This record gives sequence, C-alpha cells and structure tokens, in this order.
Amino acid sequence: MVTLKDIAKEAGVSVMTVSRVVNQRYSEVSEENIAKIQEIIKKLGYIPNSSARSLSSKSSRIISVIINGTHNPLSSPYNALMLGQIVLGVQERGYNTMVHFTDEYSEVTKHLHSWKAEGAIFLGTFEESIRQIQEDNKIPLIFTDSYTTIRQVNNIGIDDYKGGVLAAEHFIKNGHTNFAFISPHLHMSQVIQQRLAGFEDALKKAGFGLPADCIFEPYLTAEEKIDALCSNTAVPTAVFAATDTCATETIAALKKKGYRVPEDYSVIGFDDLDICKNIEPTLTTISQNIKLKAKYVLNVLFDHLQNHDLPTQNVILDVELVERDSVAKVN
Amino acid sequence: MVTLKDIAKEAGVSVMTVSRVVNQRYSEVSEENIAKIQEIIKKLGYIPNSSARSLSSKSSRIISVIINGTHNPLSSPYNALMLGQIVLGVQERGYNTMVHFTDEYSEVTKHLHSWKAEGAIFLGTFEESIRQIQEDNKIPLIFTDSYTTIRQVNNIGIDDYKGGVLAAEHFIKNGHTNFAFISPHLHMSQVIQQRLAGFEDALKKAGFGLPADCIFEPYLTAEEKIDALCSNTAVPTAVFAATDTCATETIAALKKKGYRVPEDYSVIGFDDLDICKNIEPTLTTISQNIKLKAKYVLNVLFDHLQNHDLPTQNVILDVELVERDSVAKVN
DNA sequence: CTGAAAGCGCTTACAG
DNA sequence: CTGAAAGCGCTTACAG
Repeated sequence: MVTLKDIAKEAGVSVMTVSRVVNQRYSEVSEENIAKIQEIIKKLGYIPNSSARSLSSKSSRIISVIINGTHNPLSSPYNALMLGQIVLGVQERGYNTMVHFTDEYSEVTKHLHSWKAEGAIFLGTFEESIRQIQEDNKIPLIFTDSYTTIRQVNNIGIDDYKGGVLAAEHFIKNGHTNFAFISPHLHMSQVIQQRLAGFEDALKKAGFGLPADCIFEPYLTAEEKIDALCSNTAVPTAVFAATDTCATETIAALKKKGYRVPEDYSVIGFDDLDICKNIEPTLTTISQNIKLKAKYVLNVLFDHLQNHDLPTQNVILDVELVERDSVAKVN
Repeated sequence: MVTLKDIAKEAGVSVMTVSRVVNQRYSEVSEENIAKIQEIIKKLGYIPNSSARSLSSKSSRIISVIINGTHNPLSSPYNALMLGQIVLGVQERGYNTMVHFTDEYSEVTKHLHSWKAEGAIFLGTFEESIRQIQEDNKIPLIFTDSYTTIRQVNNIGIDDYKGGVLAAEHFIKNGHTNFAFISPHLHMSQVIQQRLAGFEDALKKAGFGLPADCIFEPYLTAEEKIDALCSNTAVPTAVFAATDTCATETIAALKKKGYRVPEDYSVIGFDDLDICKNIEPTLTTISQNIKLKAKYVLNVLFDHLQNHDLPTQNVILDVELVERDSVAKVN
C-alpha cells in the first residue's frame, strides 16, 4: 500500500509537504513541489487512508443514516427514496455514508461514537430516544418527521395534519358522508396520528364524524381490515389510507372482494409515490416532495457541520392534494 | 472521550490488559481483572474507536455496497430490497455497511482503499470494469447478476434466460401467437438481453417469431412504447416486460389508451415484487427470491472473509413463473 | 497472566 | 515555504 511516506521519499521532501499537497493547501507549498508531488501521487496511485486521517484529525467525513426498523426498512419505498437521495447528497459533498438499522438508542450511540461520525440523519420514529441520543452525541443530528416536544431538535417534517384535512375536504367536496381511516402500522406513530387528527377534525368541522369502528389500525392485515370495513353498519364510502402503500393494498383487497373503486369505495392515499400513477384507478393522494425533503435534510446537516453554533431548525414542508381517479362523486 | 488509557488508569492495569478484555480474549486475563475492567467499561461508557482499531489491526470491519447508477438507484425496489437485506446481514455479523453509488471504476477503488473495506458487494452492472476492479482490490468482491466471461469472479445471479423461456412457454400454452418484448432501459444490460434471448429462443422453438419491431427498448417512455406497440401491423397480444416495474407501467399505459389487460394485451413481468399482487390485473411474473439471493451474497462474502483461499463461486438461483391474472387464454 | 515498546498513516502545532 | 516532533487510540509481537 502506498503511503505519504512513499510519496515523500520519492519526491525527496517531508511527509508534511506531501500532506499539504494532498489536502490542497497549495498556498503553503512551492509550485515546483506541487507539480512534482502531484505527478508522483498519480503515478503510484496514492489513496489517503481515511482511518488514519480520522484518527489524527478528528474528522471522519462519515455521515450515518440511522433507519428505524429491524426487518427490512428499505422495503418501504419512502425510506428507500430518502436514503437514496441522502447518499447522493452526501457523496456530492465529499463525505461517506454509513447505514445502520436499529430501534435501540444504545446502538445508535455505539455506532456514531465508534466511527466518530460527523453527523447523523434519522429516518423513522425515534421519539422515545431523541433526548438520550442528543445527550450522548454532540454532533449535528437531523431527525425527520419527528413530533417531539423537546426544543433544540433539528427536524425536517411535513404538515401531516394538513394532509388529513385536505383528504377530508376532498371527500366532502365530492359528496361523501361516511368515512373510514386505515393505518398501516400496528403502532400508531405520531405521523399517522396527525394525519388521522387532521382528517377527523376537518370532518367534524363540516358536521361529520368518524366512528371509532371506522378507524382501522391494529393487528390486522389489509384484507382483514377490509372485511371489517365492509361489514360495518354505517357503511363508509370514503377511505383515507395513511400511506400510498396502504392505499394500494386496500384497493387490491376491495377489488378482490368484488367492490369497485371509486364507485363503491373511494380512496385517498399519502406520499405520492410513483405507484399512484400505475394502479387502477390512479390514486388520489396527499403529495409530499421527497426530493425536497432530502435536500433540506442535507442542507440543514451540512450547515450545522460548518457552523456548530447554528440554531436548531424545524422545517415543515407543505403537502398538497393530487387529484387522480380514486375518488368518486356522490349525490 | 473515554479511551483504553482511561480505563487502564482507573483499573490500575496496562492498556493491553484492557484491550484484551475489550476484545474478549478472556483466557489471557485473570478473572478478577476481567470483572473489574468490565465494570469500569460499563461505568464510563467506553466505546472502542473503530478508526484506531482499523489503523492498527488492518481490519476495518467495513463492507462496502457499491450500487451502479448516479441518479437514485434506490428508486428501484429491487436495489432497495437487496440493500436492505444486505445491511441486515452485515450488521448481524458485527460489521458495518458503507453505501456508495457510482458508475466509475476509479471511484470504486478509491472508496474501497481509503476505508480499507474488508469486502465489497456490487449491485447493478459493472461488466466493463470488473477486471480492473479485481486487479486493484485484493479483498473479497461479490458481484451480482454478472455475465462476465472472466473466470474467478464471485457472482450471485439468477437464471434470466430460463425466465424468458418460462414467459414464452406460458404465453404459448395460453394460445398466444403474436409477441412483444419491452425493456425498461436505454442500455440493454446482459441481464435484460438474457431474458430476451430466452424468450425469443423459446418462441422460435415453438415455431413462432419475435419481429424486430416488437422489441421495444431504446429511448422511449412506457407510453411511447405502447403507442408503437399498438400501431404495429402484426398486433402482438402477449407482452413480456423485462421487470415488474416496467410491466406495471406498461399495463397502466395500455389501460390509459383504453385497452383491456389481459383481454387485449396479456403481460408477464419479472421479479415478483409486492406490487404484483396489488395491481389489476394481478401480475403474472417470473419470480426471483431476493431474500435468498441476498443470503447467498452474504454467505459467499463472509466465507471468503474467513478464508481468502476459497475458490470463487458463481451461484445461479432458479426462477419460477408465478401465475396470476395478467395473461388471458386465447383461442 | 501482564505490560513496555513500537508502529499503523496520518495531522496538528510549532519552529525556522 | 519546509520539516522534525508529538500524538491520535488502538493492536501486534514480544519478553517476562
């Protein structure tokens, strides 16, 4: 393996001079030496040892992306898209990405400390552990979709509540009077709760209600939820699904039982994934801009990396309803 | 930050004794000291510095996953699922995952060398650069879906050709006589070419053909391909799409133009992603077992990590046709 | 079972 | 503009 020392020997200078050239501190080295050293670096194919650099400079150039979940969190298109955009942005800035899946706060700290990560990005729900994570890790930490009440948390989120409101309003505008909410998770995260809250509040405001037995969340497969939904006394016609994936499964389950969408059941999803355009009917959904979200995540992270004294930021991106064909007009 | 030295001082022993305990070399330390040191480690929250470890031991415990593509390769569900399974397996074994997106071989080497990665996994097409990558990186390298003719390459792939054959046979069995092939990529990777070859060969064997103008690949959106397809003179009724994503888009485009699937056009996909069950009609497809594939990738990698002299392995997993509702019977 | 010495490949901080 | 010294936090290899 080629080291600074090898280059130095070949060039007849000290390792410091080579180090300066490698780190592009050109003002500190004579032009003559710069040229000579650069040539030798190229010739020998020198690649700096990041561990050594990290150890001596206390700067690892590693960004860790911590994703909640211990199964395969990348089976969620949302997580996959976010991670992809993040890796891209991290690379662009000359940093490296480590990926770690975990639910446990202690593992987070272990991971970040052992590699001396310079910053970390969190995808998924870490509400319970945010305080502890922040206490133990004095590096820029960017959370996403957090509803923590702790101050001083960098967070990039979206207006989940408004998403729920928009869904309700769209259903109402189209004449619906009986509603249901379907959540994909066993555990109702704050994100899902907010979407539900917005939906429910907007319904109430318009004089409608969301009966408890029309909120489907726990321990059911999509098909079981649909069974329950369809056997309800006050049959809902307007179903708000908390995510596009959930909406897609819901629609498939409805069709399988012989129902028509949107004629028998209208459905609105959340996220605006590509799949929305490719199912039938195309899915009316609440759109969040994942690329923009990732961009903010990266900007806030690298701003804080440059200046650790920057105040924390809580960026809430807007959402909008994208109308497609999964909601019918009712008289 | 807590270091070995701090623990050593507190315990009244040398750093070596602490190092032994940290590395669980218990047979080399007295029970008394093990207990004392472990307690102090816990008390002070000591976390070993991976960079220092890597530098002195020449063992980084880093596995790099290199994914082909410079846009967002994780927008492909296949890549996302594979990466997710890999991260999981790497973590299970106490290693760490770095992710890097690139098309360029020089970047690969730079990345692997600078972090002294102990092994690397390649997702996507690296055919052109495999030789160079292998020459420059003397660590276990696992490629996936490679058709390189270079010997001595670890590769985990699937029987793409057979997938094409199965698709053709299924169409023929259902009475179809006019066929088309739709590829998602501008550039026809070997993987896609093999799927096409199997399809075409099986058609020929049964006395059918695949006209050149029924092979759609270059520089067209899904909709444009469909336009071309539907305006063909010898109208195909059986469309083999090289991936499920491509099939999904094809079906959506067909429906948009007012055609019925499978009655007007029957479609077979490839991969067996979750989405197959959630579109209408549910998608008949060639199934590959992504979890199993990832498992082999990890096994071959870590086997080679334990024993660098192991012979290279080229594992080809089987595929099978999963029948759903996107292929109609024709008389 | 224990530890002192040397070194991994860099950078920081300083002297010239 | 240049370099010698010290050190980052570990492990290897050896001596006892």
